[in-house]
Amino acid sequence: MTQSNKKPRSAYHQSYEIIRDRILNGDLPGGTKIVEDKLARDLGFSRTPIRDSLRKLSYEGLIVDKKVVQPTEKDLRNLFQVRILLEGAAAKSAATYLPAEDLKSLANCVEIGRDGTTEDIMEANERFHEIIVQASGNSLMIETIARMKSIIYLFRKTVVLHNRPRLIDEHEEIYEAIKARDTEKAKQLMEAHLEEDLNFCLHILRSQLS
Amino acid sequence: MTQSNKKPRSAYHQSYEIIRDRILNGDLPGGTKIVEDKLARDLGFSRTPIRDSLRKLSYEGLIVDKKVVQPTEKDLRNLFQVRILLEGAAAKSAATYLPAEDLKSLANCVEIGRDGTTEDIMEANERFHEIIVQASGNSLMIETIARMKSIIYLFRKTVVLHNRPRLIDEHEEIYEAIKARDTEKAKQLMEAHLEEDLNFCLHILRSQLS
DNA sequence: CTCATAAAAAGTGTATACAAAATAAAATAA
DNA sequence: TTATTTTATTTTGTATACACTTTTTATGAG
Repeated sequence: MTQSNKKPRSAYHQSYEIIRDRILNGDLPGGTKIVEDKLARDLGFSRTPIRDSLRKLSYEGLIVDKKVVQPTEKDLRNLFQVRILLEGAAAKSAATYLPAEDLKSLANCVEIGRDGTTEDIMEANERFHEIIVQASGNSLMIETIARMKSIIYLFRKTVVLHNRPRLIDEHEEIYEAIKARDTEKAKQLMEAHLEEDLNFCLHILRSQLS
Repeated sequence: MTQSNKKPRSAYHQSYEIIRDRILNGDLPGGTKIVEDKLARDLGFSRTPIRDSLRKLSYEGLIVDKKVVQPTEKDLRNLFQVRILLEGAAAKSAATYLPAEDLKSLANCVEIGRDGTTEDIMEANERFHEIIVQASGNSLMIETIARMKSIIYLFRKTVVLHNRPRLIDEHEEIYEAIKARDTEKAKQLMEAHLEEDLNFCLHILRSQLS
């Protein structure tokens, strides 16, 4: 999630990334009250760029009512319903046509999924979905999913850290369907894959709440 | 689109609505360069709330690169692809269960569509879709579509002003399917309905560009 | 003690100032 | 002229101040 920044970026971009990462890695746990002034002094910026960051984080759903979000089971279901619709369609597009280079990248993601470190696996899995979403060629769809990225990350972490079985197998099956240009199968496999992710997350979530 | 405000709202809300409406009614035509200071002096606010408004408008896609958006044919297709996926699913949900009250509202929208003024028709058609989207019970989906609302409005205007044939008939068919609890039919009709909207918009758009 | 009210503190919205960055205009060389 | 560099102008990003709102804490009545 953390991206390497070449140039020194604006206070807004910096603070956005810092706050986002603090939320994502649990440094700012769900429910934490967010106050502009406190963050500003903490990060050494003025309130102005902090405010901008918080607004963006609110759009992404990471901050709700000036508190760090605590996704509920319902939120999880909602997220996956939308993902299934959009990424299912994206998988279909990808199967219609995907440049050889991207196809190779997909294969590479599967490979890393089999023998990479935990961190590499997480990154590869994210990239796997990213490539397929991009293949939709629909900038609105791409942006809509990008907006959900942070929340997805929260759950992807769960899935990988708890080592969901068959995750990489499913990626491979999707890859094969795309490679074989079987649009309907690619779509169905992607939908089933996300459904499995959802069920796994629900399972973990429930066992954590008990 | 314009909503009646009971209380005097914040400068941010006011300016957001003013600027948005200026874009939507063509007062600020596509391609217009947006300058914070100019708008601030124009509306009598400081730059701060104006900046907030512009950021929100950018999120909604009404402002791109500090210029008023000029949706392309590709944008139109992208928008409708996403709408078809999301609103198709919403229609299915609505057919699964819709409170009697909402069902009645849908019928009322159809009725207004048949014998209302142009403005009433536009509002009723918007409400028709709104009710169905709400019926999805998925707040993320609701919000995602809300975010596209302004751009949708731009096109809905086209559809109604140019009096697309069968528009209200299609609404009625969707309403009947929902009433009959035929989930698959409701979904298919909604998809077909939006497809028709898209084709009509494309037609108008092309004839305008020539 | 519980509820209501008042006082205090904290937090946010907005205006404004200024420096840095981006853009436009002007001057100069080819 | 066209291309290129310099200078001027505009525009944006950020910091800061202050008034207004909301929240918290304290105070008093029942």
